[in-house]
Amino acid sequence: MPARSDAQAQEGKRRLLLQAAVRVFARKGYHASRISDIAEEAGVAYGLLYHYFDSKEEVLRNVFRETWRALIATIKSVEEGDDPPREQLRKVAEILIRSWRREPDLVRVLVLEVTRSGHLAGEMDEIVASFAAIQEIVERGQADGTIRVDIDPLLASYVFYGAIDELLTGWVLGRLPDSDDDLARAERTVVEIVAGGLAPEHAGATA
Amino acid sequence: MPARSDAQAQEGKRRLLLQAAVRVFARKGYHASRISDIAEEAGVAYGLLYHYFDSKEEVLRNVFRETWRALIATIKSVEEGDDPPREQLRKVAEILIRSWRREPDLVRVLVLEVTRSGHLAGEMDEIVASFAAIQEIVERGQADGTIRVDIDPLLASYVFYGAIDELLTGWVLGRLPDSDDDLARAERTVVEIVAGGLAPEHAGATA
Amino acid sequence: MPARSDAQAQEGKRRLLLQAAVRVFARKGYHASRISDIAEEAGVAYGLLYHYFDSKEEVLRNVFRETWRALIATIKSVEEGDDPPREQLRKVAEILIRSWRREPDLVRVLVLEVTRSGHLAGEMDEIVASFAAIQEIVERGQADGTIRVDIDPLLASYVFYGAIDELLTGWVLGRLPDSDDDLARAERTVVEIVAGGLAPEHAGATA
Amino acid sequence: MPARSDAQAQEGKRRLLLQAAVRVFARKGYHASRISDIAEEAGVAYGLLYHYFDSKEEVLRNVFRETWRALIATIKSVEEGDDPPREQLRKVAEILIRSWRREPDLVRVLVLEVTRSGHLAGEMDEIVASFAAIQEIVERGQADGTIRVDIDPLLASYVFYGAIDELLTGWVLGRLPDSDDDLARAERTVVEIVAGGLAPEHAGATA
DNA sequence: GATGAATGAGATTTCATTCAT
DNA sequence: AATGAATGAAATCTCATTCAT
Repeated sequence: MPARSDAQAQEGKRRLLLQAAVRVFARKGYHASRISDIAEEAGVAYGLLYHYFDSKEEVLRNVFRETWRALIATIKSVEEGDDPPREQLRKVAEILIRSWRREPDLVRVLVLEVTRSGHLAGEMDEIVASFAAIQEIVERGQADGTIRVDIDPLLASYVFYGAIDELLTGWVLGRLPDSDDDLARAERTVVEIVAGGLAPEHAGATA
Repeated sequence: MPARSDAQAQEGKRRLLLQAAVRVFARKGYHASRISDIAEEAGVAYGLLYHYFDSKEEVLRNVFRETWRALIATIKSVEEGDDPPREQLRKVAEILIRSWRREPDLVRVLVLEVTRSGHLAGEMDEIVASFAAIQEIVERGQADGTIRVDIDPLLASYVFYGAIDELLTGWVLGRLPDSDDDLARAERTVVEIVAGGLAPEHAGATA
Repeated sequence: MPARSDAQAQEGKRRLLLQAAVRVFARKGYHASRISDIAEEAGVAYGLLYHYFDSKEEVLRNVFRETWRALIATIKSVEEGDDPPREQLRKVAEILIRSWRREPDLVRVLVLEVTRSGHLAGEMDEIVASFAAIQEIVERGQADGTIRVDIDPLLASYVFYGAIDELLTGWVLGRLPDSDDDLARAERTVVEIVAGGLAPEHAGATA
Repeated sequence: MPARSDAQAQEGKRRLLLQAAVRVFARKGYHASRISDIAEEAGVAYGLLYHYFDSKEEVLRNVFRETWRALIATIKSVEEGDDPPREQLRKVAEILIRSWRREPDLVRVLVLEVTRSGHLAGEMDEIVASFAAIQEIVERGQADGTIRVDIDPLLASYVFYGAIDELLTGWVLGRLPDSDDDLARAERTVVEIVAGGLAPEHAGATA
């Protein structure tokens, strides 16, 4: 009876439940998901869920916290790297889009239930932070002359993030094809369009 | 007592309920809204709702049908007009953004409950149609040389619509300032970026 | 379809539920009683209970309010009458003891669930009021010389009420015989003892 | 590690749990108290409780048995002593009222959860026995002429015990002041009234 | 002895929907 | 058309109890 396995098994159950919750939320949506669905998916009695989480909402909150934060951290590290802004934007797009490939259920939940819905009102800060990173990339680009200065960086971050979010939603809802090629092309496209539109040579209209 | 007024009164109650539903859905979300909330908001007994609609979902469906379609029609008419593609995109952005100004509750419901959630799965066609209009604008631009041809028009429509959708969500959730100026600037920004990025002169890096 | 019967039928259902609740609480105790037991006893669906009461506790609260208050009012009217104190005490004992004969279930609930338990913490005032009436009878007796003045009227009211309450409990729990004769004898006994002990002629030992 | 200390430690845990249970039951009432509350109060894991007791009810039963019996024994010894009846009643009142001073939590549980509620239906005999002792004091008084013979001794015991019980309840529920003086006065009062009312000189009314 | 993860019966409560009036 | 009493499926959550370690 190795001590390590005990702690691990315990933590394992928590993880197990969280992962089961992601799958169930992805499949049926948060509201339509019952606690018993999650427990059944995890193969445990539903009472156990209440050992680890206080409520259904707490489950969603934990899914969000323990995954979104990792995502934000990754994006943040890109923003703090030395790449030129356009390459940074590309990497951010890559991270978000690849996360769909790796963990489609998770992305589905994050996109449909957390980011957009009001279910996790208190968690807004975290979400805002992800825009902030993009915003800073834009600001840096404006500082070094690679991004036109007549664009509000905050709005630019919304445009960029919204474009990717819509693509994710398209895949999530099965409206867009999602082969590896499709993902790669989408990544290129969104960067081409947004980074292109942000490029300075090209101060089309007003401000 | 003219017969017309009867029919009108009848239709009036229906409208009344639909408008009340929009306000309630906007305030609490579709799932958290109770039939009785809607009836109370409309000032009628809740049983009456079942004279006009078969179910709660049917209420949402009707909200969607009777508003979204009008929006799609407007967008469609832009697409069928003679403006150059960039101007068409601007008009589409203007329509969507101004709709938020005019009927924020309605937009909130459409954005948060209909477009993103699976509540109205059957209505997908309508939603897809709104992308189709943008897609066709892009295709026409590619045909007449004002839009670069190395971009998939479908993906482009997602990028454009997603950008606007994200802005709408920002306003809906109170994350973005929404004065008239803010809206105007946002409209310009999204068009600048997306239309700019779609312009052919700067076929950036990849392909 | 007489309008009166409508309102009556409605109010009737409320009463029906309240009476059913009294029977069920009396039979199984408040905690062990399920909402469905009450509904079943009343012959209605349990959901209906929630049309009339917000919660199980609210049912108990209403049972209490609508019956205890009547009791207090009766006691109060005795206290405000012209009888000499001893006769007033006898009448109070009579009222409380006869209520057991008339509505044993109700008394059981009031004695076991409301008066002693903390279930209806907020309703304490009402209970205190019933002591106040007895206390005032004692004070009046002290003023007119029929009750010894070296007794704290508040404590006296506890002794008197406690004696009766214990008898009620004895009947409620089936520990005491409760024929008409038993009740009459108990009434005489409690008045003899307490009123006797309160009489001035025999200022026993202490002070 | 002496064997004795082991057994003692074991017994100590049992006591610890019982005492914790008394505090918790007193604070929240039997029904609202959770096994985990008791364990937490005792500072042990809740599973341990099941080493010592078969169930939650068994805990209450043991609290009752191991304390109430001591109380009864004390009362019984008073009854078997040589004091005159009135002094015996005084001593009984003293024992019961002082127990409140010494162990208010315990008295609260005994008064509210055991004596009145049906939780420990099987333990009724014990409770009845406590009345029996008082009853016998009264009967002895009737035999030696110090207590009037037209009073049913059983009913008299209810009156006496009920008076004290009500006072205890008053203190338990915080409705009565409970300084040392208050307790002493209450003790005198209940004895004055009941013993006074039981005294023979004074064959007030009927029979 | 001690722990606390795991179980699941069971209770309350909500609310969409039906339907008699 | 209009009302709201009545229904009951369904969902969340609690917590006593078991049991492997």
